[in-house]
Amino acid sequence: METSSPRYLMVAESLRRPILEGRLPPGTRLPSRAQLAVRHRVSEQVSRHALRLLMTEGLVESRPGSGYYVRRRPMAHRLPRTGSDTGPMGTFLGEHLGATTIAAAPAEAARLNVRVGESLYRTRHLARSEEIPVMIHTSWEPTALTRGTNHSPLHASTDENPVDRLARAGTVVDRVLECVTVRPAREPEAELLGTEPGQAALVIERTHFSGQRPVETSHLVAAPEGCELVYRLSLSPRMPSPRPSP
Amino acid sequence: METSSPRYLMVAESLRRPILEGRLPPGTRLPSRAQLAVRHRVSEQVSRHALRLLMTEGLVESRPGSGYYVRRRPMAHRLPRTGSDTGPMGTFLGEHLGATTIAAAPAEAARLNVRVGESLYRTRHLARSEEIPVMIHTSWEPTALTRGTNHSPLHASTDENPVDRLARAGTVVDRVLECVTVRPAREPEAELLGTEPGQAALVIERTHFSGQRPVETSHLVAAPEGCELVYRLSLSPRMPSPRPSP
DNA sequence: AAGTGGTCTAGACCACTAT
DNA sequence: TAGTGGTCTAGACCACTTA
Repeated sequence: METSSPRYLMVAESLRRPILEGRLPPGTRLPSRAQLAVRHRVSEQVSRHALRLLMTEGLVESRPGSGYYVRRRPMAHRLPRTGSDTGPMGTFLGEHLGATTIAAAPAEAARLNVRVGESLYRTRHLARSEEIPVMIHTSWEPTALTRGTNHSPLHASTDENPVDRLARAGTVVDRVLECVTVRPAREPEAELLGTEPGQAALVIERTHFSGQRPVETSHLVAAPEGCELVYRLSLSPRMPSPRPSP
Repeated sequence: METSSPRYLMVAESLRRPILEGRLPPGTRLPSRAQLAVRHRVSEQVSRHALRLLMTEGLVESRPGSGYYVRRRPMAHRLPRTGSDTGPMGTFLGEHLGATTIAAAPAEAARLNVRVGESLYRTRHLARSEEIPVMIHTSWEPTALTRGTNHSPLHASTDENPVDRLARAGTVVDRVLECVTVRPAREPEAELLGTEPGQAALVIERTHFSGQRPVETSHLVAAPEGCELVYRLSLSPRMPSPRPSP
């Protein structure tokens, strides 16, 4: 006897495996509900249940009146995140959404290690890739760093790399901390990104450091589908426990 | 007349709003399938459909034999990802789910730059943090690297850091590439992570390189709720365009 | 023992697509 | 016109929790 797993799961698995292994390439039309029911000797509700599951898994899409199809993956927008290339908007056309000075809220104050209420520059960008909005960038930076110079975020002509801009202002950024999480998109974000509120969004909380001192912190909210963060990490050469390699 | 939206969506909305607005706090028991059916004058299948939808949205969980409940949000687990600390299971207790040799599927073959069908070791782990499963780790590695030695994944006593193990086998890993994306969880994963299929999952595709040559590639699927990837990046000191800093 | 969720069957009507 | 997916009804059995 086999372990008796629910039949709709077995039907789903019979399609999931070939899809994941590429034997059913994107765009392929799947057997209809009725055909699946006959093949697997189950009721049509069961085959329907299986296909519905595959839809929630993002593997299958339905075209009413036509059939079920293997889903085509939306083009991935690659966001390179490397030690030597921190600018998140590297390859994107940034659209300025405004820059102002505000008082530090508790969350940002904690990340920047300043008092709540301290004066900050807040800058907003919307990054597009091929016209499609892919990321909202909100940046906070103490005004103290660049006030009086012409290197403040208010003066930055375009969305210049903050590392370069701060370097010109005399602050050397040498470390970056990025915290990646997922949470449902909220209303202003969902609107800008063209998704529905409640859909998952990739959130990066990034902080630039100069030595031990945080000098800039950002919120990067990315539409998850077809967004990919690419981290290139170099391993500091080190000694593994015993027997070093030849 | 209202726009006639499907009844199961109306039933779902009648529960979703109070949940999101906090009027039905986490842990609250919801009306049973039968009760919902009577209240909304629909069949039990419709109320079931509505509850199932709320489960895929992560708002509701079921306890068979007991009822449907408003879901409690789990605690956050931090996954440090640093150049000098690549082991994803660093702080976790890994649970071995098995290791075998398989033929390379197209996806893995491309990442490892080997022919489709090439012999690979596939290793699976389930990482837990405080008993709670937080990450599924599937690793592929050409058998050619360690075959005949006692450094193959099959011999690795515990979930040892692959960098260290490969170093013992004579392969120096010096670069890591991590691609972070979000996609709906699929069935075997959702079961292991204790979430619902369709719930967003954080996916890291990690590849270890020895020089230009990929030597190991992994799928890291993390439950997004309360999972946080922390990347610490060092910036290679470099010259910004004009005027170097003092 | 009663209630509950998980699964399953055997039908049905509608709007849509393909031909 | 036939086939398809989306929705819906009215039943049913099982394993489990709750009381």
